[in-house]
Amino acid sequence: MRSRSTMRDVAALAQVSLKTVSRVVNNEPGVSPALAGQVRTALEQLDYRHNLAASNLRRGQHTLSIGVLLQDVANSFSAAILRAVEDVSRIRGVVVFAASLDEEEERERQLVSNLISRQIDGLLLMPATSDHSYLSHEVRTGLSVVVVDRQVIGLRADCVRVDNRSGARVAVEHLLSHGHRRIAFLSDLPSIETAASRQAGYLDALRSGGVKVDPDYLAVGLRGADVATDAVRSMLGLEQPPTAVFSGRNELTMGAARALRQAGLARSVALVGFDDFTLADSLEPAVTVIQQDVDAEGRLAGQMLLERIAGREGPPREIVLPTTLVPRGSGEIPPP
Amino acid sequence: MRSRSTMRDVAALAQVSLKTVSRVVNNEPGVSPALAGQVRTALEQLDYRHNLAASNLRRGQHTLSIGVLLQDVANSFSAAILRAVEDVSRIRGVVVFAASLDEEEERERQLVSNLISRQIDGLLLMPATSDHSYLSHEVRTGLSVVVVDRQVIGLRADCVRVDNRSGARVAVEHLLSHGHRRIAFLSDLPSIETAASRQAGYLDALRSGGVKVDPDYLAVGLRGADVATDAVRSMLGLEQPPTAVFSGRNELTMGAARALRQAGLARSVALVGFDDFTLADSLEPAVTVIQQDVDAEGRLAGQMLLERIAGREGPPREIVLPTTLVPRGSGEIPPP
DNA sequence: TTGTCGGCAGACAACGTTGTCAGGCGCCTT
DNA sequence: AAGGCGCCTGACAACGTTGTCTGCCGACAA
Repeated sequence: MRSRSTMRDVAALAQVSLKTVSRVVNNEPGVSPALAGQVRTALEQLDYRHNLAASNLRRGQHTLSIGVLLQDVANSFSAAILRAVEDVSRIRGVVVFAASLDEEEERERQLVSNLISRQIDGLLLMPATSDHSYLSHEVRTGLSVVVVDRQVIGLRADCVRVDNRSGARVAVEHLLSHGHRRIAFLSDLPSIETAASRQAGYLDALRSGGVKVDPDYLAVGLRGADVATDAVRSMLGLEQPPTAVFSGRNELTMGAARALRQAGLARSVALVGFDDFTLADSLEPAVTVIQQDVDAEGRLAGQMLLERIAGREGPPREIVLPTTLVPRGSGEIPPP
Repeated sequence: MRSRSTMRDVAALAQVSLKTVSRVVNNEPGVSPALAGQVRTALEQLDYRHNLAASNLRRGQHTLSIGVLLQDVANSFSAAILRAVEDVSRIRGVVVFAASLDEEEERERQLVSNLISRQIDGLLLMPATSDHSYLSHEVRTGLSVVVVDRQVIGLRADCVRVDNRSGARVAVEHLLSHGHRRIAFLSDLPSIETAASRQAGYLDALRSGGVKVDPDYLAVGLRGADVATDAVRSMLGLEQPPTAVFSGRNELTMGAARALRQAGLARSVALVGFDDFTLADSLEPAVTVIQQDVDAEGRLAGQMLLERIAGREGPPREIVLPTTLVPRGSGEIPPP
């Protein structure tokens, strides 16, 4: 296994100085065409590959790399964000370190630290932590940070997210307006800001609708579709089962839909989910959801990050995108 | 904005030599506890962050980073691979550059070149190119490469994939055995090895089943669900419409299912898809698919890559995973 | 002819880190 | 007391690159 050739090797072959090779590689002016040709031949002969690590070390400028830390790159929501960020980054030649946090605070800290060591220019974060002040030193020393999907806490950083609370309220009001009073709520870990806000929206709507909150209808801390299925199944066994379900995240909605179908109640118990998901419109009945423009969210977040890296100054910006209720059938089922 | 402090700064504050700081940071032996404590205090005071770029430059060892180039990180198949690779990588502290190729050869070449410049240790590739010999120089100079999902061509590299041809044959034979003779085939770009192999399997099955191939039932070059929907819709308008559809990729299957549903034929035209997808079991009727163990594929590929990076020698290994036909209803519909 | 100027090329140091080696100090042995 | 050994510590060079500066050469003007 040969080792990669360096500018020094190229210089030796082309019989020029190392610096001249550097000039040719970087398309700097001040090299006569003849010499440049000589150098280029040598570069090709030796299959020269530029070493960006060394270059960046010397230049001390941007590395054209960012970190994108998401909840789970295999989840369609995170994946869509990643893809959107990748697309805006590619245009400027920026590459992306991607990683999943699985809501583990410690993993977030370790990954951030690791990526900082690798001199990333920016960080796009869907945080697992609920306090982001640990990043303030990094921001002070030049790291650009944009938080996506969740609120920033304890840090002056840009943020792109949706109004989860009002989105959830709209969903539950939709069910109330169809006559439901026994509305279940499925939620992820309450430590997740998004989940907590959606729960707050659920409570808001019940309260202003004059409906008492029944803890039997509240299932929180659900971490996946299967658990959501179980939760709904057991609620359906209650003496007074819920007549409608509001589910706080796409995976939970799929789990809830399965539970209803298996119980033969898909057409009699209403269902509204937060987050759209593939094939939501193809189920029977099609699933009513609170939709957010994930692609726009990712693109905006990516753009804001790149702008910050490019040097934009100014106070942190918070972009709160709207959500849309998409009625498809499941959410318009009346109570019995 | 202050600049990050270096070992030199720490050394100055702790009144020791730079090298002693290096020893403490790297947990090397040979520093008295007293001095080490002094240094650690200084490290904390200055919020020292290790510079891996400089470290790697000097050490000339592994950078503990790999590139993962997939078709589209937002596609559930690619995303699942990415996630599996991430999981095996994280264990060894390896970080992942992720990117989407969208079947564009030029993008693959550029990304590879960019990542090589960043000194990645390995490359996990779902190639857009059909000739991978351009990588042989990189392999010779120390890059480990594993190709996933598709065959390797012109390069001595490891590979993890499924037997697409036989999987497709099984799917079509399944339809034949239920009595179908007019079986449509939906496929992606024929330049994609996977798509071509599946088409070959389709043709194999028809031939050995004694069924003549009808070009009207062949729709190739379909790049997304919508196009697949259109293709199926127009086939259903034929004088002799197909009685069954075999779809060559998950997105196309979703598109086909939609077309059948919209035409009111979901229960009368059979459908089998290659690749499983979320909610395939929740549609009406549930969709019969050729399933592959994507998670295993990603994990294996990642492990092989990390082993190569760790120095495993020997000839390239090719792992061909089996596929499974999962009958769910849509594929068992008989012809009229 | 001399002085100057522009274009080109190379020597050198530096980015932040680590491997190598040499030196100093205290302690033990003879 | 002299020698030797082990433990710490630091000076130095090097990884591959690039910014700065100096110097050379030929051409042109005075």
